[in-house]
Amino acid sequence: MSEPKQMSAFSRHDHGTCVAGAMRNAENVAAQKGLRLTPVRRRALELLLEAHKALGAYEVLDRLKEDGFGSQPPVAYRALEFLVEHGFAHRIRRLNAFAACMHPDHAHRPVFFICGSCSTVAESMEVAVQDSVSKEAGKLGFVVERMNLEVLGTCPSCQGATA
Amino acid sequence: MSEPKQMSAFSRHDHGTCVAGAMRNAENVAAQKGLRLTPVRRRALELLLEAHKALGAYEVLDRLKEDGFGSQPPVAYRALEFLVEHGFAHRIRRLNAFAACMHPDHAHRPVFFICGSCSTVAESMEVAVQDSVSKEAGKLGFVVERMNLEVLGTCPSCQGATA
DNA sequence: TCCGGTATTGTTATATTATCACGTGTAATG
DNA sequence: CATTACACGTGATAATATAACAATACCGGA
Repeated sequence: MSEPKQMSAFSRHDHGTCVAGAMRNAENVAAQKGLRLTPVRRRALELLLEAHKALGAYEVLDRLKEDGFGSQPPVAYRALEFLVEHGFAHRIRRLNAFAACMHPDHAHRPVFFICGSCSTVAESMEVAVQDSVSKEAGKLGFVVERMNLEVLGTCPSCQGATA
Repeated sequence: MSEPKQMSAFSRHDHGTCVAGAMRNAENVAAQKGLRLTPVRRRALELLLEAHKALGAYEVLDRLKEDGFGSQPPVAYRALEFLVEHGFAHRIRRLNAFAACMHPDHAHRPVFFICGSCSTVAESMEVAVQDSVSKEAGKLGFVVERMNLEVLGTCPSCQGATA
């Protein structure tokens, strides 16, 4: 029953504001980079932000379809790929799912805290793993391109619940 | 053209010995824990060790089939699930694949260095991420169960190659 | 503005990965 | 030996993802 200690997907917050802010942020970033945040892409990002958890490609597809976009898998996959490619979202491999990036304006190595109960994903930029990974990579003669850390466990809300 | 700096999947080594040793090791661990390393499971582990890279479930299945085991996906998935469950192998989410664990006798948080060219996977126990992750989890009120770090890049052999 | 190239979207079809459900056999208990 | 749990095999199907191609929308320069 302890309170979350810092702002995150796990803490209570004004979600409408959170979504709106993230969308504005994304618009700005896209404008700066000369990227086309088209209607499908925009809507896909909104869906991820509104859900505030990881969504499967087919969940996104269903909702896009409801909004009058194409109904075939590539529609969703392409939008999601674009978002991931440009840092607006992340792909959560363990869940075969996608989640909006909470910090699209910062370059970062994402670290995900994934709740096994409710699938909420919190993204952190704070974990300092890059240095130790790079050091180890050096020993192996390995050139690092990307890395991805997924932490599985239970979020504060689900710790109390019976589930 | 630099030489690998330490023993790993990326460095040249006597692979026959490496496989045999790992199998003996697995036998011992299984015996200690009272686990049944049945023929399918044993063979699946051998396949992973021999390949010395991550194999997809269907690759494993094909080879098991050649060896006279069942030919349907659950055969492979069950064997692989067993191996992962008990620490003889790891699942590499990014590749939708499985790789033998190089250190089944040590409890560890695996870190994988995945070559994007040749799919060879090196597993390291040396990277110290656990502390920083735990600290961050504490701030979020998140209870950690497992974690998994996958690093993408290029292995020493593939850095020289044209590919 | 008009043209030509490029990016984006939509669609059909298919590939790849993974699980469910159920029957049969087999091994370890007591 | 009976019982019980586990393991295995099979058929069917679910869930995830990509390939290939046509139609359209955007954007630059002539």
